[in-house]
Amino acid sequence: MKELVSRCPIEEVMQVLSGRWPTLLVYYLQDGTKRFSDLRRDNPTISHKMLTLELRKLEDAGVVQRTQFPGYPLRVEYDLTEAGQKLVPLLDGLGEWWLKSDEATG
Amino acid sequence: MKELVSRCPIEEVMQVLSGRWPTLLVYYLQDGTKRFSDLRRDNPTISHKMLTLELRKLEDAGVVQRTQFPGYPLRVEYDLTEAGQKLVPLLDGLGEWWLKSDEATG
DNA sequence: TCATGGTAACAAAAAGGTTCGTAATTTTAC
DNA sequence: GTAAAATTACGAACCTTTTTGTTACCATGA
Repeated sequence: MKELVSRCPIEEVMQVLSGRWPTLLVYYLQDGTKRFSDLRRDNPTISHKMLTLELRKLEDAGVVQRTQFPGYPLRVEYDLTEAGQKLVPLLDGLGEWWLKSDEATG
Repeated sequence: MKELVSRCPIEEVMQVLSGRWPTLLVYYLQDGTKRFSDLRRDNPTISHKMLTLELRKLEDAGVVQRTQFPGYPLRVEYDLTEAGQKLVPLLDGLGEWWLKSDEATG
């Protein structure tokens, strides 16, 4: 992880949300509880390494909740935390902004 | 630039805003017109190559306006476009979300 | 000869992918 | 009835690709 160059909270958020996967994962987790294999099906091109890495990052950031159940085969469930759910409309806002600015500039 | 894996506008925005620099540049351009060297002073650790690359990306995305004046030494000015200015409160929203979720999780 | 804003070529660093291995229980095969 | 294989989520090692940094260079007018 790169070091921060400002004391700006926006830079900190972007450290978590930057990249192809974090917002997609949040997006798919909107639908409710998902297991690791569900998320891989949702994102067929993500490698399991990236998926674990990104899920850990989101967990550390308090966006995603990980619940592991005892027994085998392993069963692990992922959900958005409350904070994660509050993030969704903000991301939607960005999406709308993009669509509008796109139709404005062509 | 990586290919998109979904048809989601959020993924498209993130392709533009991902990384350390785009939001910082937008942030500094809030203050008004800046020249290339101003932005380097604002972000002392960015290399000039990255600065040109990121500015081009933001220009292509319709966030930043580049104005080149005739004569030497070259004089080039950068401003936020209208769309760029509308982006600012959205980024602020993310920053506030981060601060709140951070104090909630510790 | 310095200043400004930029490009091109190469080097270093970071991100990402692939493969293999692991756990404990259930399923299937012989 | 015993052995082999599948299951699920993940870590470690290794290798490739992408991103970023470094250096050198260009233009020209004061």
